[in-house]
Amino acid sequence: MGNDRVAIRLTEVEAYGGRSDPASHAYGARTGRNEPMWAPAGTLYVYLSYGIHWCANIVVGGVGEPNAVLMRGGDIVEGRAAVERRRGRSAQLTNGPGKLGQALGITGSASGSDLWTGPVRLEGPLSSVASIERTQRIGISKAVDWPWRFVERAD
DNA sequence: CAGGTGATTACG
DNA sequence: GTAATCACCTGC
Repeated sequence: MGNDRVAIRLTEVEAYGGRSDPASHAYGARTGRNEPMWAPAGTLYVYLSYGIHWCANIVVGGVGEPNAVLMRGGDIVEGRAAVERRRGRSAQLTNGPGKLGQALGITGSASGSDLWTGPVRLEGPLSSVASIERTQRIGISKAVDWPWRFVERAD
């Protein structure tokens, strides 16, 4: 019964939202699932992808603007054993939104929670902007050319 | 490369 | 009610 705490340093994210992002869950109707996207910045938005994967977003931006940042990948800083317990002993444990959600033990019940006080928390510090590479988003079928994916440069 | 998986959405 | 879509992962 060790410590269940898992800490991951984000190295890959994608932005979704804006008033007219066809790939965003906030594009079109405001529904039960995407409701947390309209919550204040610093809220967690979780959705089930392809019936299997829990993917987690950080709500950002101004009040009433449904913008979110999808957490796509990171490095395990703490709790590797706990992650392997959940994910198995794969070589690539946290390189993908579904894997990341599983590694962190996130499910839909955490959607809408506060990232400062809730079960999933965001902490600093941020990396230097100079080490961030910008590319197209992955795994979507609309607005595929929008360069809204941000990855830490390998080196 | 293909298939699994089920919530969610649009339509009527 | 039904059907289509999906911000993905794993194992051939």
